[in-house]
Amino acid sequence: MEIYRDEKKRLYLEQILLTELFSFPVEENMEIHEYKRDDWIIQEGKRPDYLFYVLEGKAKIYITHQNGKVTLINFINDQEYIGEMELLHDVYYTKGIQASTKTICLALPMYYYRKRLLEDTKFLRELSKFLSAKATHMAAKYTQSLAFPLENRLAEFILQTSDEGVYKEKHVTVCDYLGVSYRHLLYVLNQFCEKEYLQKAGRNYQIKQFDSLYRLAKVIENK
Amino acid sequence: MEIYRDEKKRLYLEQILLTELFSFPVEENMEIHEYKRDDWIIQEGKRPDYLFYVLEGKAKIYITHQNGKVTLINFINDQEYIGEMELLHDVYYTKGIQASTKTICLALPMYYYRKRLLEDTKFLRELSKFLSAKATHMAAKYTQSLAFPLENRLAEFILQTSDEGVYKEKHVTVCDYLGVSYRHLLYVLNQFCEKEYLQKAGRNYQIKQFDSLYRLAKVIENK
DNA sequence: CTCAAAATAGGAGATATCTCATATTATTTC
DNA sequence: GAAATAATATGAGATATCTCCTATTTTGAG
Repeated sequence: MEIYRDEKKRLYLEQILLTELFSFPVEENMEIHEYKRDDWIIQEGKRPDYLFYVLEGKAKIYITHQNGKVTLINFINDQEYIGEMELLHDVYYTKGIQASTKTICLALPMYYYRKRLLEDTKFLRELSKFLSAKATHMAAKYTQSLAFPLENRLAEFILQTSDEGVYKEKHVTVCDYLGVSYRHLLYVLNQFCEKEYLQKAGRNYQIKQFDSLYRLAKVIENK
Repeated sequence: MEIYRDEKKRLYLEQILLTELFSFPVEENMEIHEYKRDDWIIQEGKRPDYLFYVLEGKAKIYITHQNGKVTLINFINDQEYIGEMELLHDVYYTKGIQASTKTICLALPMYYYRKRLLEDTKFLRELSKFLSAKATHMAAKYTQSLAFPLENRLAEFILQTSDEGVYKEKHVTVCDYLGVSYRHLLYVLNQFCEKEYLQKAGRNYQIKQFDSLYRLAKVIENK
């Protein structure tokens, strides 16, 4: 992890419209942190000292259960907050947050800014929107996981993450994200290949029948 | 559904500390709605005209999937909001909300109060806390449903909802809530009876081995 | 370059959960 | 209070998903 200082900080900050996020000046005690791929931004179970706002990059939220299973709860993208749960609640089980690409964040020390943040309308309004979207998204994932087998959820995931007709996610990550065993994921991917929805190309999968996948994915949406 | 008027409204309002919720006066255009058990407070797919705040009672959030499966996403209790998603987002798939007991709500017409609500620090701070708790709760339910079989989740549910050692929830509701089939719920309840964790008493179940259930429930918590 | 670790791959058998069908018993409604 | 509706109950067979095992290939660290 690197903290931007002096000139580097100043240069970077010039690109950011802080006034869109906060209605009070934050420059002074605010830091800019850069995390490398696979760095832990927050460790599971350890309260963070900062409220983060992701400027660039992508991260993953993980939780470890007592039976050893690990679930990738969700991805975090730019323009999202990290540590907001701890800002709002004194008691909270902190999830682990890991950078999945190079990730650059604003980092506001909580001890210093907490009070002012909780009185800042602009910040609170943005946070509310973010949190409501997060709650909605989790509710959707929850009900979908109960109502549909992997076949449908995987089809949707493939369409969402494929790039120019090629699906190339790591199986291990996908298992954690969709909450199924590695073995089962392979079964269903093989089914897709047998039905010629996909075709294996080395480690990757080429989408052959977009519409078949789309049909499977479509039934899980609520619109 | 009944709307409290005049004297009834005034009398009821006397008990409420509106200043804890909003920092601007809301009495004027605010209504008080009373819903009977099983009334729909919001119909699935139809945008509500009000932001509600539950004063008394309990309600259920439902979603219907395209394959016909219905999930009871969550319960709503007093001091919680209804319709806040629609307040914050112009595009949102509205879930159905049904009163499960007599439920009394503050009802603020959105068209009238929206703007002021979104500028009210006190309201936004409360809403943020509510939403963050909601997001956390949904995330927990999601990961638990992926990581543990019904046995564990049901044990927790029984302990949470039983009253003086007696479990008496409707099977149908529990199926929707825990996202399993009726048939499977009965299987697992029967297992609990065979292992003598529970004993059937008419329609209800008497808890016989609190500690066995507790052991099953405990492993799903993250603390 | 080499070795360890991570990722991919698939077999075999178990089990968690589902669907469908059918009865019986409460509860509600007119 | 009879008929319709909702809730409870259980069997039988299917399937979605898991665990455990083993082997090969790729990647990363030194």
